[in-house]
Amino acid sequence: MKKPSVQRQLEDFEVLCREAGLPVTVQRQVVYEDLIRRCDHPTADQVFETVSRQMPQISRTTVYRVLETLVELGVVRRICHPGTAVRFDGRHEPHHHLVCRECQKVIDYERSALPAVPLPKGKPRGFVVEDYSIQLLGRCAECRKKR
Amino acid sequence: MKKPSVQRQLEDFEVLCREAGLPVTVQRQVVYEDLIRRCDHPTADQVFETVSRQMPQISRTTVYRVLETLVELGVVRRICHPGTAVRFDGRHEPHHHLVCRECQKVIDYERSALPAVPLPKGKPRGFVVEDYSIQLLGRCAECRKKR
DNA sequence: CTCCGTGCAAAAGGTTTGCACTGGT
DNA sequence: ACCAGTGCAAACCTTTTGCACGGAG
Repeated sequence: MKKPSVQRQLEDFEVLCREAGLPVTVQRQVVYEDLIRRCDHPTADQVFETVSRQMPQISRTTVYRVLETLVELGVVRRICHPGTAVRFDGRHEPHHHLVCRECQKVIDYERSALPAVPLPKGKPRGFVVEDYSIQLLGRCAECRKKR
Repeated sequence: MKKPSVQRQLEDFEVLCREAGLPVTVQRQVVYEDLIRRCDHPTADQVFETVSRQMPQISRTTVYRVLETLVELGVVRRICHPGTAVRFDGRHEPHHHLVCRECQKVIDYERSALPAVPLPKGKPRGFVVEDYSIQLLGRCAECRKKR
């Protein structure tokens, strides 16, 4: 359950890129590092904002493209969020999400805190199911206070 | 488990609106009916497209606004979808989703097909959890054929 | 009769694309 | 040296907003 160090993750990432035949660019490293360091679920624009502090010449377009690459590599998840902008999650090990119905906030929830769900065996509707993630819908402390 | 008829759902909807003090407009009825009739998970624009066939003068803006109202009323769900546009689901009873990792298609999956997950008792991270929904991640038949 | 909902047009927000240049291998 | 990745600007798609009009209660 212990989290690999950022250093370690960056090294693994480099290896992964090489295996996939992808050039290891500074931009990819910087975006990936930002994403694994933060524990919120940022939009591409939020990543751009923090990353461009370290690297002012990076373009928004590149951040979008790098995020897409990271998702394809499987080191980052595109997460489902009720809001209008797509969000990304630097944790690639599966985990669940607490979603507030009012403010739409999303917080990670340890997978180990819920019993495992057995994956469907056959191919329901032609789908081969490989993994799952639970959304727990409710209300967060702040929103409950407001009423 | 049997599904109420469209007629019945429309009547219930009318009652619900009146109880909530909301005028029952043709637009609201038409959008709602479209959503409960279709079994995909359309974007606002897709709803607009079909609805504007029956009602050519309806505006895209109205469709967006009506969908929002329906979500607030609780008769429609805003669903989480990895794509860029928000999607809506005319089924309000909880159910799970099969999500294709490649084409991002979303298909309903009966809740009864998986064992129930016990909701967390306390208030994890301040959240009061009221419900849950499982995303089953995998690959659909078409995408598997392609490789 | 009074408002709230609607339609239109325009703005805002988020994402993608075309093209020339730069940097990793 | 080659080619994929990057930066920029513009296009594009989705959603929101301001305002005047019209229909439901």
